[in-house]
Amino acid sequence: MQSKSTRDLILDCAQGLAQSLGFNAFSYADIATELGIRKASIHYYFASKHDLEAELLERYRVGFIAELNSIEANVVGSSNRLKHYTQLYLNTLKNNRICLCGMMASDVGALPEELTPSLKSFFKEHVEWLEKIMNAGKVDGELSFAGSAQSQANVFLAALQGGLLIANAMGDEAVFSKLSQSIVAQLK
Amino acid sequence: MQSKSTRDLILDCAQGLAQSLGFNAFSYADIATELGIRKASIHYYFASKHDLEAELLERYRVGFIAELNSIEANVVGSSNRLKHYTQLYLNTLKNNRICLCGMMASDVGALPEELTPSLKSFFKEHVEWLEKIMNAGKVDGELSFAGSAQSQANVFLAALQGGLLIANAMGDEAVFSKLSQSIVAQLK
DNA sequence: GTCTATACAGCGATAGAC
DNA sequence: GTCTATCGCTGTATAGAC
Repeated sequence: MQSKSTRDLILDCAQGLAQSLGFNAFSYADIATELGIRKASIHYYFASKHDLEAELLERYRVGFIAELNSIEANVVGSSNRLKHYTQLYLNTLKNNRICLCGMMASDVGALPEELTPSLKSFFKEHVEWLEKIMNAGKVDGELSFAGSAQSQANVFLAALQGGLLIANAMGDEAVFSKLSQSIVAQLK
Repeated sequence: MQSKSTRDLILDCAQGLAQSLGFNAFSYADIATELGIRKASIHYYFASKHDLEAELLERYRVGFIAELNSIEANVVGSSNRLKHYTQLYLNTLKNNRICLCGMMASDVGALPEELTPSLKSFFKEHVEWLEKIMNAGKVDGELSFAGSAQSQANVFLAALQGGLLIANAMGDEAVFSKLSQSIVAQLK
């Protein structure tokens, strides 16, 4: 397997920093140090930090859609699919990171305006995907809940994003595990 | 009524900036400009930014406890108390702000370590308060839910924090209103 | 208690050699 | 494509006049 391009290494590194520190709390110098390159080399690939942020967001959003498709392709049952969805969040928490888009949402007031459409799309896509799963589960009787699938999807997403935030702050992975078990269990 | 001290004006201004931009995205210069004073005057009250942040967090945490006590003193019924709790969040959203501690939680990786105990306390206190309300509601039959009051309290808090984050990013207050109605309704 | 002035480090960004 | 060198700006923080 071919080793990663400098460009991808920069993106991976920047994403990690953004998810653990926030968008305004890491610098080109941090990336350069971690990768053992110079700041100017980063500017060669990403002229401005806005460019880097934009690509980071878009890559994350598209990558997540691929994960959602993968769950639908490989996991059977609405409840199992929801569990796998929560697992994606748990994996980021294990690296002491929160969702990149949760982080961007918290920084939205200090974010370049060009990024907000993509950020909104992220949340919209996730709610729609969750809504689809919820509806299917309700139809085949595997899931049961009051209210609309849409409102359930919104609550589900919000609880996971908030849970990730809080569990990370508490430094307690179990907080998130228990929470995600609870919200899935309540839908049965 | 006596007008506010410079110190309080600084705290109010800094809190607003912190809640809308994040802790690492506002400066002494921003505060100075907004208040029409000089940066050095802020340093007179808060020698370092860490000092300012620490006091901001503690003031917010203690102030919120007062709000919780006020709800218990003035609002009758578990369901109504929970609704009032969600209303506190909605009020911050109306100013395009999120919870100060939600913001700090997102920035926890870039936060001075001395602040994390107080931040953890905030979430712990809120879960405990919510748990108390949930339990009382279950006992008197006003609320009904599966699982423990503690896990319900955790889900409730996470959903509100996450909902606040997402609604603010979406620029759509209704997202939060609907969400908070859903989670309260599900407990009946 | 508030100001002017300034120090110093770090930031994003660019020019140009190799 | 990566480097060295450097610019201009902004950040936090301090010294000292008033």
